[in-house]
Amino acid sequence: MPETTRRADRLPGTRYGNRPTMKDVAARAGVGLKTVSRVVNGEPGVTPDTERRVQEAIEALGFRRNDSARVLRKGRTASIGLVLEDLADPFYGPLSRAVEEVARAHGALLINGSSAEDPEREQELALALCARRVDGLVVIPAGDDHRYLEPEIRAGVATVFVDRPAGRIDADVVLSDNYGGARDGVAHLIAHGHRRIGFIGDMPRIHTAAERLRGYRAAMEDAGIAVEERWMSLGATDPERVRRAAEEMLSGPDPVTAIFAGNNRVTVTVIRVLAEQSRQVAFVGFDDIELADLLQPGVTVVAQDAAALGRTAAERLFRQLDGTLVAPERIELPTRLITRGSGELPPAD
Amino acid sequence: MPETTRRADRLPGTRYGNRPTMKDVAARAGVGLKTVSRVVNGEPGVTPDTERRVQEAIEALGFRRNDSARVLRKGRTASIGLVLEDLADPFYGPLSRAVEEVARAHGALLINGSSAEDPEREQELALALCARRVDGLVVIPAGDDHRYLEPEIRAGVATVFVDRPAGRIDADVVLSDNYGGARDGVAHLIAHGHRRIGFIGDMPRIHTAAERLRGYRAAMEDAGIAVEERWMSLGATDPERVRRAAEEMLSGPDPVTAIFAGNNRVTVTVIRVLAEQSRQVAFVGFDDIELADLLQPGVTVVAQDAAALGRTAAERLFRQLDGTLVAPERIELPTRLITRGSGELPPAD
DNA sequence: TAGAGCCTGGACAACGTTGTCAGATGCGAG
DNA sequence: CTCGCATCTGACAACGTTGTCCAGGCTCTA
Repeated sequence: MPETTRRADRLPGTRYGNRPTMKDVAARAGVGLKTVSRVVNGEPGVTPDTERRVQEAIEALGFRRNDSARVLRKGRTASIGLVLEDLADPFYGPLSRAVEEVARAHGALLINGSSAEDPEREQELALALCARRVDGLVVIPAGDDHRYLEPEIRAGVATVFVDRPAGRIDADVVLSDNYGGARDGVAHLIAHGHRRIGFIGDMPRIHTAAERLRGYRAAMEDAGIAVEERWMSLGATDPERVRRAAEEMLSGPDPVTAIFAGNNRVTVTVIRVLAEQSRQVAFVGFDDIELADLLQPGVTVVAQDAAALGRTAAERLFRQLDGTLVAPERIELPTRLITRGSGELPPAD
Repeated sequence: MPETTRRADRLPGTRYGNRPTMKDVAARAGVGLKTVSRVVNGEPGVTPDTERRVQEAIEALGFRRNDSARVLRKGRTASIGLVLEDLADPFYGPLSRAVEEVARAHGALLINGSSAEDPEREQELALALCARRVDGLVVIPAGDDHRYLEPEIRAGVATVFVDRPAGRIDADVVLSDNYGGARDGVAHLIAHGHRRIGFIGDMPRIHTAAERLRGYRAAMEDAGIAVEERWMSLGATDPERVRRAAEEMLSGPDPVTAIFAGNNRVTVTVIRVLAEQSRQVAFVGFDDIELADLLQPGVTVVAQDAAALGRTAAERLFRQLDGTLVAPERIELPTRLITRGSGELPPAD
């Protein structure tokens, strides 16, 4: 029986069961501790015969190296943390996956958690990851003050913010061109003759939402259109409120003839509302959505490349770790207007 | 300057930068090491004055506890691993999120990775997670032999398989009723008058795919319909092959009048193909997809509850850890047929 | 055949934390 | 004034691994 068996008696809370350690393997193989370490890590300087004996002992005992101890000794964990808003959001799936692939290419594991758009939870998560001594952190900010990460960054935790900028801290940031994308999308509607255009977006305290709103305003201003309050709805992404907002701007005298949606969640609800309308209303949404091409009419969108965001951020993170990188930078990825029909409808008034 | 500063010189590979340790905090606060530990962990028996001094030192140095060391000492990592097939697949997003929420409720972090449907990669990932000493493992199997996990399970790693059963090993499994769901879906088409019904699914070595195929065959047999080879396509989920398969069964003499799709990815491609057809073809798909209700016609699906799968699995995992659970069990969650139009079209021949 | 040098193996300390235990301090009671 | 007790504090070992360093045995050459 492995020597560590006794531990279970002393620490009932332990959960390793009775894991054999290198010491146990060494004892069984009749070699020294360090020799086992060498075999496990494929280090040179072990005769084939010794190696075989060690391997047999490993098999027999079902030994697996304890990486916690290894990490403690080596200082690197070969893992990176990802704090995002909601794993279940289809926008973040490809982003996570891209981060994961880059991590994998660098031999690192990915630990991730959702902030649920709660700044406190974001902080809690990020710091928990730091306590685990992740080598780096990719953060999709929920809050707008990230000074709490300063000691961590100083201590060597590579950090990259994605999708939204860091607050009150100088750090690498990878963003989509939210302002430009929204402006282009709205300008597209204007180019098709619309003047009363509604905007439904998220809370302006969210950077992406604010930027897209700014793009909307800019496009309107460029066209010399004075925006009316009732054309804008900010802060609602839950279906009920979006629905109410859309229905309001579509009713009354001088209803909007087109709507611009600030993100994918707003888009799906607005499309539902529009499908119920008797007259046709033009539509452009920020973020692409699946099957957008199959709807009648096809949904015109301003698409951002979520995977590219994740990939770029993760690559930058590993370059920070390599020491290749010096000063923090702000990288902006372009968006792409995909016309499919809904954005090309003429005003129906 | 913290005493550990020297480390950087000795181990250039280290990545902690120069993290202060409890020892450094203790030195600065003029107290003992253990007292710092007590303060950090909120243990009783520290005078307010001492606590304040320690807190100040912690602030000043930017100290954060090293959980790697803590884990080594305590035996529990308060983290669980999730091995899934593809984080970017919209089906797995809600599942991951549900697992994460349960983990969070138990104070655990989630480490996850994608197997990309590669059994070797699944094993590599699962074992890497075990080496990190995760307390438990939720696995969506890619392979069909999980004996490699036996030593881990014996060593106390709580393990639950989701979406697909474990292979050659006795373990907890949480599944959807793939057989029943597919049978119901196909029976629904038969009830609407169809007899020549196509089936497009994934490789039968994937359990869910095999079960759904079995459900298809059962429904056909129940109706006394002899299935023809050319009505079935197995092993293709990439758009090109699905497209070819669908077009083939829709051409020639006696084409199918309805198609049953084995999963969400097949569904989106088949819907595209059907949209191009001149005549109407009935359709039912396994897995719900976003906006399915807005297409013309609405897409009838057999929906499974991905979040419930994840939640159930994770809860079971933590009950294993509590010791509440004894024998492995196989839990099957029901599916739900959602009629939206496409599955109720009559045969067009 | 002796000496130099190489190859293999092992003893030991250290990584940063927590559990154990014993020492120090202060207070009240006899 | 002293003893006992409770409260607070700190020294020390241990968790399982890896880096350092040295010992012993071997081979090869002079």
